[in-house]
Amino acid sequence: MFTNSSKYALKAVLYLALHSDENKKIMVKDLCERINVPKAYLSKLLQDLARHEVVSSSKGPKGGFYLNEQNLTMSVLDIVHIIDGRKKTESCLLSLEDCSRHKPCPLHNLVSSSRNEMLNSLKDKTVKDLSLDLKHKKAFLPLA
Amino acid sequence: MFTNSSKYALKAVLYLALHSDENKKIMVKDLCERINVPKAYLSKLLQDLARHEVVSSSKGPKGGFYLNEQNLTMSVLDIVHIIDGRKKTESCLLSLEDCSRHKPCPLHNLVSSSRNEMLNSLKDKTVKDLSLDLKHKKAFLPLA
DNA sequence: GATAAAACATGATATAAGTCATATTTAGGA
DNA sequence: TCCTAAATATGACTTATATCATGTTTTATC
Repeated sequence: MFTNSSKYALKAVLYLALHSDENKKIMVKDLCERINVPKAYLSKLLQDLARHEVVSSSKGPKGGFYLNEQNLTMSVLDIVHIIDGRKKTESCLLSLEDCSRHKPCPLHNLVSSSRNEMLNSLKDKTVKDLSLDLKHKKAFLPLA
Repeated sequence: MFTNSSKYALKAVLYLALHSDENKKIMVKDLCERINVPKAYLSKLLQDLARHEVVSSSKGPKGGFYLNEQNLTMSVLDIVHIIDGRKKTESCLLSLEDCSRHKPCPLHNLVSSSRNEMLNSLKDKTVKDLSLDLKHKKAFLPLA
């Protein structure tokens, strides 16, 4: 469904949503252990996310990554799009150029409603929403 | 969503469903042009599909690939599982080992209903069903 | 049987995804 | 102002996916 990169990114963002803020920054070094993702790889992802304002960062001693209020408004789908690109979620299941509502491929009708429903859920759910679910124990994050 | 390999396989099977039978076999050489897939790559996929009884084949002159009645009963999901493996469709969105109904990850509740609906559609739809949709012009197959 | 036409099997290459390593820049604190 | 701790930038390496090429086996036809 998603690539490893997206999954790592989501895990990282969720961890930051729960455990960081402007006054409590988290270093890659620590984060990578908590969420079980290779350090150097996570660095790259976080930099990518920082460039796209999904996470905030500051350099130097006492530096690290954290989420501010604006960061919390990003949706799950935003993050996936940044890391994986839009193609996977936007193109037809068979990647047929000419597939559309008017001239649907055989899989189109079959899955379009459930698929759209799923993508809309991901588009509407913000990082903040997810972190509230976690705080209220409506969801869990076993980070292995 | 699916890999190229799966998409190619589905396109090939659908083409065979529409244009082949025991008395009208189709050679890779021809098939690859019709569905716009590299020949050598398609060969490999077809052999894999033949081994798993998704398609039928016969060697030698007048040989080629075709679908018999049994082949037509395969589901879309069967084919995807054969080519891509089961992991993609069966594991949690974040690939968390311990994610389950009882201890759902934050994305689990969010998408599980629509995701299951989608996967069930793919599981229940056979190649024969799809080919009937095409024959009745309920769907189209622009093979580019 | 000999020939040729097809699938089958295997392996080599290319490209993309994932991982690792190292040097550079920035900023806090002595 | 200098040192050190952090992110940042860049590039090399590895593994998996996708693609290509070549030889082997089977079988219909003459």
